[in-house]
Amino acid sequence: MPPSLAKSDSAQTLNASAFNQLRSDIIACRLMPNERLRVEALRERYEMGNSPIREALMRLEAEGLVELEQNKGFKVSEVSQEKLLDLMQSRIEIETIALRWALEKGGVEWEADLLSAFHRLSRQAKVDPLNPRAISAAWSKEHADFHAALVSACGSSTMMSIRSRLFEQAERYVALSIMSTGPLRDDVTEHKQLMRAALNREIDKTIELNRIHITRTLDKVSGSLAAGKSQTDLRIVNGKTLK
Amino acid sequence: MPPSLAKSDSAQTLNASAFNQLRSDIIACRLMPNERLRVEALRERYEMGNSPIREALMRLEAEGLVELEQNKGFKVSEVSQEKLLDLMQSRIEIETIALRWALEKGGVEWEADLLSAFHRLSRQAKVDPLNPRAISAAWSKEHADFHAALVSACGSSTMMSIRSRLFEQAERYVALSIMSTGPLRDDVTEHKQLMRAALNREIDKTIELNRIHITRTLDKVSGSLAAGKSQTDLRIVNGKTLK
DNA sequence: GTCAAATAGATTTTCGAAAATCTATTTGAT
DNA sequence: ATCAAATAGATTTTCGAAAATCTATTTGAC
Repeated sequence: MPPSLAKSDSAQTLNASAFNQLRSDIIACRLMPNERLRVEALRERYEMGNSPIREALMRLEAEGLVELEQNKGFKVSEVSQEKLLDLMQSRIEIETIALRWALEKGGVEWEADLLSAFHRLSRQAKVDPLNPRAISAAWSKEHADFHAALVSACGSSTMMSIRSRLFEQAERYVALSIMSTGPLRDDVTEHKQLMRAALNREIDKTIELNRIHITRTLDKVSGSLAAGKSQTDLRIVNGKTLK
Repeated sequence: MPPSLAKSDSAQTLNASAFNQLRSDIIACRLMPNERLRVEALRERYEMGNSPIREALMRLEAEGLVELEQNKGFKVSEVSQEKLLDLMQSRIEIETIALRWALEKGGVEWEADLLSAFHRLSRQAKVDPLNPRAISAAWSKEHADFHAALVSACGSSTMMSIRSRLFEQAERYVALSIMSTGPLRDDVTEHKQLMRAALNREIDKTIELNRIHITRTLDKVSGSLAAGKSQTDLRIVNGKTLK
């Protein structure tokens, strides 16, 4: 085998492919909140049969990105001010714990990973050059990686998987917000402060900065969610009327 | 329709049925940790076709009770000392937050529900009369309900669902422990103290009692897990060799 | 006209078999 | 005897269609 291709086997199961695409489409709000997910439509969209799609939807249902009503099918999970607030408050608590553990346990390896993640994030453009009303996929990845790196030394796979699930949920709200207002916030400085405090093992400061970071996102997203609601009513999007 | 039957419609989807049975069988360790879950075998066990079973397994995989390896099928999630410790430490942190919120927000309704849940728990026999090496299903339900009632006023569906997912995971370890030692612990008093402190809004005391409650379970379960491991090697159970 | 029952179309759910993949064993060259 | 390629059986994954369920509309009795 050519060494350049190495392990890029792409031998992904159709089910895994459906799962990844669906998750990505939902988080980026290419599939809008509350939008019905008809198996037939998804079959065409992703070019595969029934089974892998239904199986992927079931996994996403367990993760909370999709809702299932017996014999009535699937839809993208609803969003609301109340859910957003609950989500962000929970995120703060979870990340607070994970951060405390990580700052206590993190070694040189962790420090290096964090620096590396920050560097990659800071060099990545946030805006998608093609579509200014969306965040660049590359930036999203680096951003997620950075926040994962912050807590990666916490030593608890349980807390880490909970954290990343809540982070994903939040990303969906951010995407929604971007769609209505465009990406304004430049948060390189914010992330840098967060990293500095973490590397200095200033536990309380790091936790507080993280709380502020999340709260600021909450405020911004919450505002545009409220505005968007009254303007266009979220149930009408992409020219289609949903449920 | 006969009024006595009323809404007991039992019109459950096969998929939901598979999900409930599988989850219950896994938590009670009727399907042992690490045991391979062949679709063919489960099809006979639950008397249904491929699809509902695979869909249920996918949901359980997202919940962490089942593990999936691409093109190699499903198995019941592994257990280990490390995972147990991580799980219980995380549980303590999550429940601490949920308890704090619940004690701050809980009203009369919550107090009444908690009292009611405790009463039902205290009147339910823990041991299954038929099989003394297993906990009675009825007791398990009341026990789960009691702990859910404690935090039910926390106001965060996110934290509540995280909490109950971790609780379920822990139940599996408890079941494993019971199988090797038999149910000894009488924890009515423990639960009563917990409830009293909660109703008195003694936040710190409640949190501390809860920590002790979980830690005690951890110690017991951890001990018998270590013992069982050296005695019988967990991979051989029910006369079948797994893996 | 009003309301419940009947009907038709759309959608979800389930099945059984075909296709793809994996695992263990055998084969055959060195 | 050793090792890689070939083979066969078991298992997972996927498909396409049948069955069950839901939704909206029509029908018909009062």
